[in-house]
Amino acid sequence: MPKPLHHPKRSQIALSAVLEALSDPIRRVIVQRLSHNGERSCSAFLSYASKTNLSYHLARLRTAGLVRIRPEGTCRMLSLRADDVEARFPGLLRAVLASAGVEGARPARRTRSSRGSSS
Amino acid sequence: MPKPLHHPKRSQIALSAVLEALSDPIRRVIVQRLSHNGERSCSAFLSYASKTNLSYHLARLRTAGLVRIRPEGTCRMLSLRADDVEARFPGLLRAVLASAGVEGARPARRTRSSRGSSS
DNA sequence: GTTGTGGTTCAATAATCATTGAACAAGGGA
DNA sequence: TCCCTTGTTCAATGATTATTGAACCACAAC
Repeated sequence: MPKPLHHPKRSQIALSAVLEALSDPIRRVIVQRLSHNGERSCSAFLSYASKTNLSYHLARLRTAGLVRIRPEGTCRMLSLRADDVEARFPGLLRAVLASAGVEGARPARRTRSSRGSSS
Repeated sequence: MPKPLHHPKRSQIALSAVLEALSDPIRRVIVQRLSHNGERSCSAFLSYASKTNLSYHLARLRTAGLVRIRPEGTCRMLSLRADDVEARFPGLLRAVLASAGVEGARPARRTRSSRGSSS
C-alpha cells in the first residue's frame, strides 16, 4: 500500500491524544494484547470490531503515536510504540495497562469497613 | 445548594471515564493545581474557562470520580480524590500529572541523530 | 489477465462533547 | 428587605466521535 501512513515522531506525541486514544475500551484491549504478545497483524483484532471500524480505531492509535503500522506483503503488522510512549510519558502506559486488566473485575464486595465510606 | 451533587464511590470509578476526563487540557490543569495546592474554591479556576463552561468541566471531573465538591457557605470547595484514584488505578494519576507539566515544553531540538528518525 | 484477501477511503448516521448566553437558586451581607 | 456573589440548569449551536455499508486499492496466487 502506497499511502505513507503517517506516524508522529516521538517528540510529537501529545498527552491529550494518548489519553483520548486509551479512553476507549476497544483500543485499550488492542494495546494490551500488543503489549503481551508483541507484533500482530491487523486482522488479529477483527473479533473486537468490524473491518471498517477496526481500521478507524487503529488509525486513531497510530496518529496518537501509540502504535506503529508496517506493511508486510498484503497485510499490515501492528506493534506497540512502548519505548516512545515511555520516554515521553514515563509510567503512563504501565499504569493504564495494569489497571485495564482489573477494571470492572469484582463488584467491590461490601466489607464492613467500606460500608459507608465514599459518597 | 441543595442538589445532592452525586459522587461515584471508589469502586465505581471507571478507567474510561478517568482517562476521558484527563484527556482535556483544561481539566488537566485543574487537577494539577488541586494536586499542588490542595483544596480550592471553584472560582479559583475562572481564568481557564467561563463560569458556565467551568461548571461543565467540574461536573465531568466529579462524575468521573477525580474530584470531590463540598458546599461551604456560598461557594464550593474542590479537592482531588487522589487516594481513591490511586487505590483504584495505582500510578496513573502520578504519571499523568508528571507528564502534564512537561507537555509541549521544548520544541524537541533537532539533533543530528533525530534528523530523520520516526515517521 | 482474473480472482481473492487484507485494508483503506468515502459518505452518511446517531450520539456525545465543548462552548455560549440567559435564566435561575442559595447564601451572605448592606 | 434588596442586592451581590457564587454557582447551577437549560436550550441551542458547532465540532467531534463511533459505527456502518459501499466502493476502492494493492498485493499475491492462479
